[in-house]
Amino acid sequence: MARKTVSQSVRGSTTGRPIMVLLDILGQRWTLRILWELRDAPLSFRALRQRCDQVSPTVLNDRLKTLRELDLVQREDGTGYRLSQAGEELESTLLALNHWAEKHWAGR
Amino acid sequence: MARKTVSQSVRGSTTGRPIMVLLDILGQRWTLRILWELRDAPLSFRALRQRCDQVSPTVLNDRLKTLRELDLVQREDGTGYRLSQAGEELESTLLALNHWAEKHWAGR
DNA sequence: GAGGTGTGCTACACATATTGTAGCGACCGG
DNA sequence: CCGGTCGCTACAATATGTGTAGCACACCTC
Repeated sequence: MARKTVSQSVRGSTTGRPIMVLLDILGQRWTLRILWELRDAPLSFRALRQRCDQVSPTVLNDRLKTLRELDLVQREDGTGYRLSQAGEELESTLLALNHWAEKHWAGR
Repeated sequence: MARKTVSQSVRGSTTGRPIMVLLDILGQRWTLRILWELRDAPLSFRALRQRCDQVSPTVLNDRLKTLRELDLVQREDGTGYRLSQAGEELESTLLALNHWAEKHWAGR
């Protein structure tokens, strides 16, 4: 398996530039969506799955594994998965994305 | 083909919420990267391809088609592909993403 | 007007990633 | 011990992406 720490290769992009790694990870299906769904409350594996159009558990687990390795998401016994501190910072840019989408695609 | 206007289905997510469509589009491989590479200058098809680790022209063309349909990217004869006004607004959130990545993953 | 260069883009066989369903083992309450 | 939940794995089917070759067009220069 690839995709562990930032300095390692992720799907082939080995430039070492953090942004490249990030773009590569976020460019995997469901990754952005997962972060989005965790935006305001921790969710259990199954709840998270439900919110993400019943994404297959295979992929969900894979993504969560990656996100945990990158320290964006944590698992707490009892509550389930939640954003880490770093994850919450990233989240704010997703909120900006949402803002943009709502504004720009209001009519369509 | 799916993936045309915001109100239409994109890879199955038919909630109609703009953010969902956006997350789904950006969650396709290379889409984010393409936007990123266009950040400060227009690029020709081939130049863009070169910057994106020689992504296959099939995919590049597909992404550009989508991005043009969504009015994020435009093609100008002579200069090549460039961000639209809307694209540039979106870009600013990518810059924030970059900032976050540099800050958070400085050491790794 | 033949050859060279550049462009955007398509075709297609091959590889990888994702999906959908089934189900396991661990836990908990009754 | 039974019926519910939980996180998660296995695996075959399908969708998506890759890599190479090459086409049609335009603009040069000779």
